[in-house]
Amino acid sequence: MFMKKKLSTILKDTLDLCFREGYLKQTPIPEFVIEVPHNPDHGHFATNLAMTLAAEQKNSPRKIAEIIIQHLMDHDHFILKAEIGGAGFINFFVAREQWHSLLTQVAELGDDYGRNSLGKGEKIMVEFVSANPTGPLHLGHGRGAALGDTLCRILSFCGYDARREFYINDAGLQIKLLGKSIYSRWRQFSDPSYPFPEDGYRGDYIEELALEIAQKQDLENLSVDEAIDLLSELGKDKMLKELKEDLADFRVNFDLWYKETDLYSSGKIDQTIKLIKKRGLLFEEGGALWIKTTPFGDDKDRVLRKKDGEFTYFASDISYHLDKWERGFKKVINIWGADHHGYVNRVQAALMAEGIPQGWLEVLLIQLVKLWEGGTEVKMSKRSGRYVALKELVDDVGVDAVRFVLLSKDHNSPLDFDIDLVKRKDSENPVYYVQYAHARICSIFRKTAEANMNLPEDPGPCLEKLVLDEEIALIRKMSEFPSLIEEIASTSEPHRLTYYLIELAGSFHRYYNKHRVISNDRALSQARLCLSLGVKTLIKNGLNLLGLSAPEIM
RNA sequence: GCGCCUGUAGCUCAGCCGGAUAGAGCAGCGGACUUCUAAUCCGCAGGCCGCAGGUUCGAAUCCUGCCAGGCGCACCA
Repeated sequence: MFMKKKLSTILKDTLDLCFREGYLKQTPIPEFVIEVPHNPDHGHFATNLAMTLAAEQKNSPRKIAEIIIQHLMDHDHFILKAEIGGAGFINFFVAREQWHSLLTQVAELGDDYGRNSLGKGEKIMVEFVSANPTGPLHLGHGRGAALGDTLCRILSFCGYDARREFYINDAGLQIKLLGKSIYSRWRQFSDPSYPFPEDGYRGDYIEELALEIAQKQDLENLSVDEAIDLLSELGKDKMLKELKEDLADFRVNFDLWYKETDLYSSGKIDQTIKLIKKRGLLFEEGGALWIKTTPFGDDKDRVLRKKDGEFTYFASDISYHLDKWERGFKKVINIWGADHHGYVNRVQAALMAEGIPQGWLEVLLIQLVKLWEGGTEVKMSKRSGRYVALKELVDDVGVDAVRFVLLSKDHNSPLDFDIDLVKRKDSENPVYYVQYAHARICSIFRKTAEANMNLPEDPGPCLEKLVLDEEIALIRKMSEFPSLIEEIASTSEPHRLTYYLIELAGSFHRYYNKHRVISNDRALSQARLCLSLGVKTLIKNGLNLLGLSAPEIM
């Protein structure tokens, strides 16, 4: 299935033979790569094997390459031609029939092409977004949502039992602040001079919440404290409901919404403290309770319970992660904003203190999204109420466009999101370029009926009509998909899939403009239909993994 | 001061576990619709890969130092 793997096997067999027969000195086999050359003259695949052998062999790379080529162990006639290039690259041209049979595989596997069992059914959790239920989601959350969701889609495709989880910080002071903010707005309806909390949430949604809740609740007869408590609770519930809806509209559905308050009510926090104590890592100082994390790579010890008796977020976070561990996840990925990076080390240190292996928790930090509108930067801040809500943007330009832009950059890179560009000039968004290729192919298939044409029952025989370089190049591109998916799953870099799809779509668009799929030559038409179907399958698979639609008409 | 991330075309970004001539989109200029969808295609132009050293057959990629930008270094959330 993997062309590169096949080639790699041939090369290893060849080296074994050369060592055995004495064509080459018996030396360790170095790490070598098989790559797809940019230049078509350099074949379908190229390897630096001879160059990496040169030092040990004490021979020139080109000479070694020549020996390898002379003794290639290629019983299946996989390789049509092998040449020496540059400083000692070996360039391989794969026999045409091999490409044809790969295309047959794509047709047979369909939506399952590229699926693998890398994960062996292991439970893996991705925790992401986890925004406080005190305000609407903004674009930064959207970036995390798109990344986490796509990662889960890809992990599932790779045989993992991947779960999406949202951790709700519903226990702390910020919920209280939400209640206070709503309360002030409510009071301000009748008394505009009523003071607003200094750090309160200032967005318009607070007034809406106040209005909405006041209609159903009799706030007048409650004390201030009672009213604030009630508003905290109801405000939180409404915000949470909104978060769920907005995320569902963004095609992100969580398997579990985990409440921080549950950690308290179930006694998990107390258990965690006891556990830390049992390990001798608990100590008291200045009236506060501390955990000793410095032996595990943290740069200072941390407070678990403040001297005012309240637990810190750190305490509940440790407890939460221990719970993840107890639930049997083999690996956990957290997606956090880059502004939390100082937190990574201490959580990992705390987990190591509990004997959880290093690397079990992987934290992906997403760099901030900078928003541009009208040529100037829009500063986002929930507290000040100045932000552009994810929902607003999705309603304007659609899920596909927003997700694609957010997914097309490495999460380590800051992202500039130009609203004008994505809003007004739809067609400039590369997502349409990819989707258009899909729609175009669908259009071709709609035409087959009136041309009295159909896909062959057995594509085998007609495929030999596929002889053009562009056709082979398209199939080669398809052959890269399975290994790309594996790499994305192990590196958590889904942005590479967006680039792959742009390239694949581009190759097809160019081919389409140059050659006709449906022609008078029936066998040729059928062969090209098979090719088109393969491209369509891959684009659809790829878009699906990114959580994007694959429209049949555009 | 310490730590993490980033620096590649006018702009936004790929490429970064070392490989052959550094790519794409947008913006600019010039072309292609009587033929399967022009949301497409073709061509032109555009580059001290932040700077300086080092490692080696070979560096945008690895190492060190510097410069610039972002973000962190709480008994805040």
